[in-house]
Amino acid sequence: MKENFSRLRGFQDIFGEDLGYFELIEKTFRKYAKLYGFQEIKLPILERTELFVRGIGTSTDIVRKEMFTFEDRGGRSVTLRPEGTASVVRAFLENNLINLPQYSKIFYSGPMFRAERPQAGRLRQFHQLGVEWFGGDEPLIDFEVISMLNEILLELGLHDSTKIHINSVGCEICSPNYKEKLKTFFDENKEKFCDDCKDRREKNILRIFDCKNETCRVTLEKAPKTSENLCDTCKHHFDTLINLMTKSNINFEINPKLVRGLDYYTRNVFEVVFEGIGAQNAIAGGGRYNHLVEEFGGPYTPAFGFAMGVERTIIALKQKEIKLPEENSIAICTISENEIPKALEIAKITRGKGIITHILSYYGKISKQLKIADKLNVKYTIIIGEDEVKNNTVQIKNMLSGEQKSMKVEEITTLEI
RNA sequence: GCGGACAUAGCUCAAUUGGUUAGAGCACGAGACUGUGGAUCUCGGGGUUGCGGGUUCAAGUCCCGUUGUCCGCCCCA
Repeated sequence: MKENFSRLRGFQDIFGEDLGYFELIEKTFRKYAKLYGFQEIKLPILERTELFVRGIGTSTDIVRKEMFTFEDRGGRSVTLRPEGTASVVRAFLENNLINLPQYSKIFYSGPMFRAERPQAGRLRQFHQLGVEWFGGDEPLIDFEVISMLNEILLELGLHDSTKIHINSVGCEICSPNYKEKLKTFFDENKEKFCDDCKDRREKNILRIFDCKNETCRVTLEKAPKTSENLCDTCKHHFDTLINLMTKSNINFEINPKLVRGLDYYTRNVFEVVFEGIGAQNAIAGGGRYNHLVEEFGGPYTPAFGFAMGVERTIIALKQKEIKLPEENSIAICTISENEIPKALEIAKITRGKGIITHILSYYGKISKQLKIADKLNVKYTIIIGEDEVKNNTVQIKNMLSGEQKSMKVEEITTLEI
C-alpha cells in the first residue's frame, strides 16, 4: 500500500542535514556569482524537446537515451531539462539579452532530469548551479570563471581535496583534422580496443580517452594528443589560460585525456574532480562553446560556462566532515497554561529581534518542556510562572551552562543570541 | 541499457545445518521527580522480516519475479 505512493526511483526528498548543506552550497555559489557580476535567471523546467536535441547534440547519450520526453496536451514533444546551458542560450536570444551588456553574464540554479540508472552521486532529478558568460573569446574570461569556481571551493572547504583538470578540445578548424588523425590511429590499433571504444569511434571518437579499460588506456598512451594537434589560435588560447592559471594559486593539472560529453564544447574545457566519492567524482564541469548561439540562429557569440552538481558537492562536504553553521534559537516554557498570554507577548519581542523562538507550553509539565528545549538544542530557555507574570520578569536559563537568572521583560531586547 | 551485491523496529545490527511467540542497543513514550533539561533506574509502545508468488509438516533463512538501495560498466554534474 505504502509502495504505491513511494518516491520514483532516482528522485529524492531533501531535508534536514542534507538541506543544510544544499543551502550552504547554493548560498556560497550565489555570493560569488554576484561578486563576479553575473545576473540571475530563472528558467522553465520544461522545454521543447528540439531545444535539447539541437543544443546538446544527437550523438550524446543524454539526448539518445536519458531524457524525460513526453507529449503535452497539444501534442508537442516536450522534455524535462537535462541541463541548463541550452535553456540559457534560448532565453538569451528570445529576450534579446544580447543587447543588454549587464546580461552578458548569467547564472542559474535548479533541478535537472536524466533518466539514468541511479547510483551514488547520480540521480534522475539532481540540482545544478551554473554560470554562462557570453560575448568574449579571451582566455581571461575562461580564467575568471575558473577562478570564481575555485573561490567557491575554497570557501566551502573543498579546495585541498579537489583538482581542476584542464584541456583543449580545439575548434572547428583543428578539431576535424585531429579527429581524423585519431580515427587513423584507432584503425591501426583496432584489435586492442574494447567494444565500447569501437562504438565510441562512430559516435564521438574523443570519448575513447574516457575508457577505463586497462588495455585501451595503455594503447592510448601512444595516441595523438589533443594538446599537440591544436591550430595556432587554439594553442595560443590554451597556453594563455595555462599561463594565467600557473600564476594563480589554483590547484590544477593539464589532462590531455579530458574530453566532455556534450557536443557544443570548443577549445578550453575543464572538470573539477573530487577523489573518493565513487565513480561519479566530477562535482563541476564546463568549458567554452563558441558556436552554440549560432546553432540557435543568433549571431556569432563565443561563450564560456560551467555547472556544478549540488548533490555530489554535498557528498564531498560530508566526506570532508565540514560543519554546518549553527542556527541559534530560544525556547519559551510556562509553568501553567495561565502564562501563555505572557509567552506570546515575549515571543513577539524575540521574533521581532530575528530570534528563532519556540513556544513549548503545549508540551505540558515544565520538566517535559525543558526536555524538548534541550532536544531542540536551543541556546536559552525563557521560563515564565505566576511570580514572573506578577513582577513582569522572566527566568532566563542558559542551556549550555545551566545558569539561570531573573530578567525584566524590557531587558529581553538586550539578549544576544 | 548491461553485470554484481544487499533489503529484518525510526536508526545500527542479531536470529545455529530451514524449527516455539523474530531479539538487542540507540531513539521514542510513561514513571521515580506536583516551578526546571542533559545522568541513572523501572516499565511500556513499536515488525504482515521491502512487495508478490513458489518449495516444505515448517521460510527472516531455499527458489522465481518485482521494487528500492549500493557497487562496477555506460554516461555525466
